[in-house]
Amino acid sequence: MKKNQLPVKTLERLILYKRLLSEVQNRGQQTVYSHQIAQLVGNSAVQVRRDLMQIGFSGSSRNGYVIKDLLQAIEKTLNNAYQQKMILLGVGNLGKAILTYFTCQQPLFNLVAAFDNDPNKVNRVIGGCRCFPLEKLDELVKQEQIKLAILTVPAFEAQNLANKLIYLGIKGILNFAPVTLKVPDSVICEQMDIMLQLEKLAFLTQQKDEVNYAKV
Amino acid sequence: MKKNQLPVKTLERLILYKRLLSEVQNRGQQTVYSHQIAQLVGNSAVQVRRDLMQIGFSGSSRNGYVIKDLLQAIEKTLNNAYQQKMILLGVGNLGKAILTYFTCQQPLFNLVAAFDNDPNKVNRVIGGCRCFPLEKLDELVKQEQIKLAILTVPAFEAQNLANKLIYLGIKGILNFAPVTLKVPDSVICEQMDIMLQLEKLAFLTQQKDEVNYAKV
DNA sequence: TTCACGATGTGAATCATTTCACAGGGGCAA
DNA sequence: TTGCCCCTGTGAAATGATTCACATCGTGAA
Repeated sequence: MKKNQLPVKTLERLILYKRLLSEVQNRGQQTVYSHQIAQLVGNSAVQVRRDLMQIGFSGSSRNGYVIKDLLQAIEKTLNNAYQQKMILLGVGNLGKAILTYFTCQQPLFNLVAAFDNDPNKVNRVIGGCRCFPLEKLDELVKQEQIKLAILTVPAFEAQNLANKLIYLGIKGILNFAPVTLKVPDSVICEQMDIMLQLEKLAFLTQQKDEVNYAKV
Repeated sequence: MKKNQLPVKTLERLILYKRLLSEVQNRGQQTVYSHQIAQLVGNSAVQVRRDLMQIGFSGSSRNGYVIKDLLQAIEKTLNNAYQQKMILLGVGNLGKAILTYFTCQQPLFNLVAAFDNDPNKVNRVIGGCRCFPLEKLDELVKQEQIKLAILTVPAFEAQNLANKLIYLGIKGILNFAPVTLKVPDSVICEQMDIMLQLEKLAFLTQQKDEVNYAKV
């Protein structure tokens, strides 16, 4: 059993570095120092270096890192995972937002189909993506060997639909419904919980304010 | 200086517990065991007990926790932070999705205004929330003493707008744009990075698949 | 050529979070 | 009333993540 699993925190940061390095590269810069990356991404230079250590990438002590090579190294590590096909379920406002975001601004990902059971949406192209009725789900998932799904359905439908997806062989779910989905160990479910984040933020700012009062 | 800061991880889970306990309560249940909460939220019973320990809540050894009291305790800790007024900037698809989500399904939060500079949106009510032109931002933030903002604008506008918000006294930002915002220490910025989460998910499922192959 | 500076790379320490392991307690059955 | 069982609460260990501190290296200036 290999032990070289990438820590999730590092993974997240690598994705950020990648995004950011592309931008910096587009601005014509060739090399970059760890402290520059750190500054742009809001962490420490040591942490950047440690992350790059994780993926076995080395810079030169005088010039820092060659952006082109570094980008390649990160991409190799991430293994172009984002190119996997994915589907979206639930073409409400949020679903639509993600669809248009995908196809208009970020043509990186490979979003192959959307599903909904609203007859007004079915068989139309929304945000550049064809919307199918839910009955087509089985067929399409199997035919296209889909492994990833984005769930933007109402909370009360989420678990049922997730079960169905898992049964059809989906291995990863990005869930926007504010419920904790029960999934087997073989499936990964990431939670995008807007309300939770908002409540957290509200608490943290309030708390910080109190601390500031206390200091006075 | 008090040291009883709630760990962020615990905070997140408390919010989940709260949500979940409300549901359970609505189903008529009166008491609950730590392992039941754990099962519903997908963590361990010890962790649940430790979290409740953090907020100084005690159950009884035979009957577990009284849901009503526990909910009250959590709410007291969270201090009804979610009732703070907030605004939303950028009434695109995503902004609209959040607006409707708020006002239709989750009337908990206090979203007082939306802003956009698109003349088609300005001065209309969208998702139950009045949409103002950006010129009104100053006035409204000051007048209503807004401390929280949701940023659903395009990436290239995000930092500029954030700067403006901070200048106007905003203390917490929930940012959906895929950029790392630079904010001073006095401001908290939470990142909701859909593309990042998706890429992470894609990587993790792929990796897990490889591990499974390796096992065979 | 030599020196000093400003990078990187990394062992070790620190800090944070989770899990283990078990003491303690209360109620139900006998 | 006694004993057992299943719960809670928590010190201590284990694990995970970040930061410190410093060895090392390569380049440019003198």
